Amino acid sequence: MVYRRTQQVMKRLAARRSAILAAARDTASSGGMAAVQIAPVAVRANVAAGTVYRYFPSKADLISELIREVSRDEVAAIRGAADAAPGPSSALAAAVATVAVHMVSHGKLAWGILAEPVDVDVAATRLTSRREITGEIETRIVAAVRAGHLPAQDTSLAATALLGALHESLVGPLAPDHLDDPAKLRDVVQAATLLALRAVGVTDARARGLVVQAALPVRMPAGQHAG
Amino acid sequence: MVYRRTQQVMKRLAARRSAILAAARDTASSGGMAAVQIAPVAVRANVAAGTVYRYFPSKADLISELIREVSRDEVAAIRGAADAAPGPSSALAAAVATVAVHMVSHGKLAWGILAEPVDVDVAATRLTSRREITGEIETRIVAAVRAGHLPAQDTSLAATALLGALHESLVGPLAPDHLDDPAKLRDVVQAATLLALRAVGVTDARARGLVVQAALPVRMPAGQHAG
DNA sequence: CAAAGAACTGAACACTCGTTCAAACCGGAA
DNA sequence: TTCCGGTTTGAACGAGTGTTCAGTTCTTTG
Repeated sequence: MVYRRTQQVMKRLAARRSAILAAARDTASSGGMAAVQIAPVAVRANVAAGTVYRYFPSKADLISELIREVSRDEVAAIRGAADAAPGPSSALAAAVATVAVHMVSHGKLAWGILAEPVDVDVAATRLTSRREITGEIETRIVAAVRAGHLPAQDTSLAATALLGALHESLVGPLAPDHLDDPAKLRDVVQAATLLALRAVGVTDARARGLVVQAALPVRMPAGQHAG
Repeated sequence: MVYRRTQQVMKRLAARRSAILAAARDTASSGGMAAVQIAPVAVRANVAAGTVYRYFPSKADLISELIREVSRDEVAAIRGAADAAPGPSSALAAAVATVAVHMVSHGKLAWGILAEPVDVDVAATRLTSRREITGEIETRIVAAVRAGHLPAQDTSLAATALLGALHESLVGPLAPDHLDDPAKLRDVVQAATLLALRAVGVTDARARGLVVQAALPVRMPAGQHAG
């Protein structure tokens, strides 16, 4: 044997893998999942189409990994926001506001990860990701119910519905689209969050307070995309 | 001129056109929009693939018409239910419950009409249909707000969010799937409707009453599919 | 019944991707 | 420098599907 992967080569391989994933992510961000085709992604990653297949066995695997990656970031963000909140209700508000902010700032990507139809092979991965995200929300709803801040309810259905409400109103085809203006953006996020909190039984006055608390400290996107 | 379409022929042509649309609808009902392909639809309509093109200029046109048709039925159902209600709040509850019932009973079709990605040429039609449906809901929200039953709010965003919440919790991939049991089905519809009403600011106690009122008189699917 | 034109058929075409693979290329070892 | 095998390339392949069209069948009229 006359050949061994040197440190430098391994580094280059890892970088290339990341580049492909990043290219896929960028593509999904701007054009949705349907735009994530091997050829464009390869071009974006400065690689030939065939090369993609040395890093991912199939397109389905590439997309599955992309979904896992984005979903992992999302869950971490929700946890971070919720765990920093002072009480169960604030935690729920923070969780919901976090999801809302991420959705408006990552529009197409959020839609692609959560809802846009994909190959059956990816459906399972996507389902897992969805469950993880709604699970985070459900956890906070359950805590708030336990604390007596919310009425007893089907928390699983509630968490799912919340995600749907945010999704539809913020990144769906009927979502307001002139969100360049940060003020407008914040208004929309707050309105959606308020609506979502009321849905699970937070009373109106209380909800307004929670929303303001939760939405204010949130920083815009920025990070989320390193590697 | 030696040939004229006789009455009988025109009838047959119209019937064939309906048959193709119905086949498309059935296909979408069982397999989603993605399953609506020319060849299978043609087979289902007892027609050759080429014949479809004598009735619809392209697949996009066929699907656009299908969406318009379903959407028209849906809007009519919402109007019927809402207009029969005694007051603004009941009307809103009836509208929401109607959408909920139709969604659970027409799962894949609802999803396909509302959300499943389609050709860009169809996107415009779909957008119109969505606007019509959310418009119906928004109208009832506005009425309830005017009547002082709901707090002032962004009614457009609210209507969109409601549709999203129902959609996600009732026909989305995380929706409960063992809805063969009518009792279970009614529970889910009621829970989702309750959630949606609370979201726009109906107070919990009042919402429960409205939901019961609205959900009970609703008859299952049955019709909806004639021609 | 014959002629003419409309409607229908279904195989062939065109186009879009995901995937493959033989040839070219490159980095490491001697 | 030379050899070797891992890596990359990109053209070619193949599967899936919307669309077309020459040939066939059906309907009407005289």
